[in-house]
Amino acid sequence: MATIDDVARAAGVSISTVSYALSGKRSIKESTRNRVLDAAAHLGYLPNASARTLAANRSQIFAVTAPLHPDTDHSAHMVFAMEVTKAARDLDYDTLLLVHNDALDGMKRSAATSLADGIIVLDVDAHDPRADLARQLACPVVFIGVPEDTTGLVCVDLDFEAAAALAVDRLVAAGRKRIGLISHPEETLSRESNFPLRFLHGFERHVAELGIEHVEITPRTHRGLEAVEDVLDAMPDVDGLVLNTNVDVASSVGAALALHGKSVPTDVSVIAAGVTFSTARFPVPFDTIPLDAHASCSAAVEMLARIVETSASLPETTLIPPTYIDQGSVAPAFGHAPTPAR
Amino acid sequence: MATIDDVARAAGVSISTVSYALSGKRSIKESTRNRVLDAAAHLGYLPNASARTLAANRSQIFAVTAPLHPDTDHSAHMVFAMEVTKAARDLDYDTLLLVHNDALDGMKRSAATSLADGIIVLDVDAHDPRADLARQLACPVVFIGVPEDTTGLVCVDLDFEAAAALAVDRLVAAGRKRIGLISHPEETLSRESNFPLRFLHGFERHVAELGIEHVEITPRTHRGLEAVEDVLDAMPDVDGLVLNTNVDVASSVGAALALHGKSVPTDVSVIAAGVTFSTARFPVPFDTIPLDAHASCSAAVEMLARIVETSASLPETTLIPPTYIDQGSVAPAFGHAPTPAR
DNA sequence: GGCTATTTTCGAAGCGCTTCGACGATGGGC
DNA sequence: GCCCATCGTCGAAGCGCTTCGAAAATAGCC
Repeated sequence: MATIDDVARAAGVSISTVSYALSGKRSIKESTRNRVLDAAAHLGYLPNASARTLAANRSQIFAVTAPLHPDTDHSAHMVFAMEVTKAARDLDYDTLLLVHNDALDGMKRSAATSLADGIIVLDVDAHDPRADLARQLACPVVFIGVPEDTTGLVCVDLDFEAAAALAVDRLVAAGRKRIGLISHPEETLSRESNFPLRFLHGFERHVAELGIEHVEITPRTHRGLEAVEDVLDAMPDVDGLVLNTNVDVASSVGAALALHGKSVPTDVSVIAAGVTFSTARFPVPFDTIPLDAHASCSAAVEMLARIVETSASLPETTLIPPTYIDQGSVAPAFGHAPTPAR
Repeated sequence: MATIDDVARAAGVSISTVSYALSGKRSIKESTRNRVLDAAAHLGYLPNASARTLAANRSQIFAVTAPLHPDTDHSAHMVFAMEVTKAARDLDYDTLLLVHNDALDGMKRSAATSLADGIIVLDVDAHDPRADLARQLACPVVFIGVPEDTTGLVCVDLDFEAAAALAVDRLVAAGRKRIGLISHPEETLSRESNFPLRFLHGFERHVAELGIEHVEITPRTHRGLEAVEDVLDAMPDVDGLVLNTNVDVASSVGAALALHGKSVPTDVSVIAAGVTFSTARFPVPFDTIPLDAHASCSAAVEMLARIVETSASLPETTLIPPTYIDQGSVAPAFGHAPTPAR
């Protein structure tokens, strides 16, 4: 591999001139800079990563910890890892993958050896041990997800409470008056994943504010059928349904409703909210308020880069406002003149 | 962070002694080595990654290129990426994620900058551009998957031909005489993913050798229903079915057979072969000859480490022998005394 | 033309580690 | 008691880059 010496020799300048010409950190006369650039291009020169890192004390690498729980949706995980990687590349960082059984060790190691300039934490639990570790580490850390105690942390996530409120608003705007919420199965909640609770709170608060009749159920199985039946048992004339649940449950809700003689969107209008998957290929696609991996990941990566590069101190929690994707699963209730949605 | 100097001072030795005590590359008197180890432990010393890399000319990092095609199974991908990462950690390597739109550039960059010691290539097409690139790169590359031209490459994969033969053997051993194969949808084949073809060849060769009546179909949709109907159209009295297809098709094959009055395993015995997904949670679980991510990834990573560390030159292609997982979807045909399976 | 202000380039230190050659100390053989 | 081999340790070079301070070159001004 060509080194900076080769380039310097080829361009007839000193190595510091090459370095400055390439980094732009000091002004170099146009003509010499061009000579340097040409020489570098000719030789296919790329600076040695470790030498650069050692000298500049910056590796241009972010580590990503992506734990795999038994109930983890691998597919969603991959999407997040990929989005982080893409966003990082856009800012000239590479991405190191840290696996679960190694998550804490990996974080310590990549910080202590200066392997990574910063760490992105995925799939955050309410009482995530990585939160405590992050507080001790000298290395900047950004969480995609929000643990219970955010003191001293930097977190990015969808505003789940606002997403829940938006879902309710949309249904109410369509004249829906009896709204069911299908939440995540017990096993996800019990792992103390945080966002289902935040969604639930947002939902409860908002239906209370609006005085809307409602019911919340936690699926006993990974199928939509039982979940829908639980909703119908509790509220036979339900006319609006919010799904903040996993793909297995959500994908079979449409069929379950049909089985009970409820048509979507006429009898029951449905919105999937705070979910990572697309419902576009479901038998019945639903309006969706997505947990947008791209939005969360690029925001998180940009914040991390800012912290690394400017030593900025950022607000503890950044909530990304929800967006709405219309797929035709919400329609005005019979005899209802639609009011403008917020 | 503590440096090697700090450790040397604390232990009252020179830094070279520290280095040798920690690496074991030269013998150091037991007592001094212990002093060094204690000092290092006390200070929480871990060698700076870039300094070590620069001096030793080895980064202890493998890059992984994981392209995402439209028809990519994200979930399978994540599993492979994770398995590579785990296997790499076991050999003291970290894993860098290279995303698709950056795959070739990323490979060049990580090689040219000495960012990575080696590269693992996932999801290989028959005419994968990364194959040509790998031949030019000075950096060792191992493919998980087999392109058409393997000249000068190192590839690891399931032995798909043997997997197909094994599936046929098992069905034949159960007395099945009319065997259908449901392959991958056209869009996967047309991307020139290689393994469906290798599986197909293995299947064709083996049924020909055994003189077994057979039919092969390519699903027109991503549902099992049409695929099963195509099989039944071509071979109404099919009694054995091999699935080398995607999870969407495979998961609905059980229901499709039931719909046509065929019971599994009695009327039709079914084997899923060369697939990454588990059929355990299908409505009807199938016997499986898995494309075992763990086996492929650890083999590939071990080979890559061997090449990096010993400059060994390895055989072009290593095929992993298929294994069989019994889930009860194969049973002796009516009136057939089972013969021992191979 | 001579002086200072500015631009442009260079030299060298140093980032933290590995590794080679060599030196001092110890021990065995005569 | 002396020489040589062996063991244990050290010093220093060097990996390829960034960056600071300063020197050299140029420009601007009276």
